[in-house]
Amino acid sequence: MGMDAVAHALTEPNRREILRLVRDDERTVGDIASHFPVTRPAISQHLRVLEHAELVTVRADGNRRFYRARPEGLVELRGWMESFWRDSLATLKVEVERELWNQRKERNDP
Amino acid sequence: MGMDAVAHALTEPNRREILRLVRDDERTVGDIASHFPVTRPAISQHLRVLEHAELVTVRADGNRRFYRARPEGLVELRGWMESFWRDSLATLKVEVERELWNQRKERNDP
DNA sequence: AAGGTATGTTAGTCTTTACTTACTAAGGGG
DNA sequence: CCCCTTAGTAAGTAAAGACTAACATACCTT
Repeated sequence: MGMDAVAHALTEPNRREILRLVRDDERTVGDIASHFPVTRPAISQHLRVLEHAELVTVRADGNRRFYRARPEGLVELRGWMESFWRDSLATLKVEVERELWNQRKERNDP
Repeated sequence: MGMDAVAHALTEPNRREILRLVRDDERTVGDIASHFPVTRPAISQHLRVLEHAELVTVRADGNRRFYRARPEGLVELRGWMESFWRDSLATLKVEVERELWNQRKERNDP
């Protein structure tokens, strides 16, 4: 818990990639590991770090353990970052609105 | 440049504190170092890392060098983070608007 | 020019971290 | 009950990182 843990967890490129992998679907450790050139124990250790930073959750099912991203874990870091734009929040708002617009456009949603 | 450099730079607690220090005012190296329990060369090295990640800018004036935060350097990381909320961007928009509202209220700005 | 001030750089130490191999534990299926 | 699968843990290693002390450089003042 805490921003130190989160920032530390995001340092490692493989850990960021793991997060991306389990962003939309939950995945087993073996499944995750199959996407990387390192051994499964290494992935297990990365998952420990991500778990400790509360960036992932686990669901045990019999033999396997399913990991899934926990986006709320990024809230604190996001808050810290946004304090850098505190005086230009209007800009952020504009950007978000443009992003929303782009998405609507992508899926032809009027 | 690049998110790797940014994420790496933000790992170190002292570096995050340095960033906060030079967020609003530019400061000399000695000034910055005086806020930390480590030696000035250590700070110099941290500043090198922050500079390389393009999170600070420098302005030389005679003898001294003034450092200042460069918030745009966080854009890429922020973008990466926000991809985790891509499906709930409307929520972010609402939060930003509430934040803007709170600020207006604080300074009695109708 | 001389000496002080502000900063960057180098070399070396100590710690942390990412990784591997080997082992352990627990569940599921014959 | 045995064995295979899935995952976590331990020990050891090599590389990266943060730090200090010592030195180098550039500017500024007198």
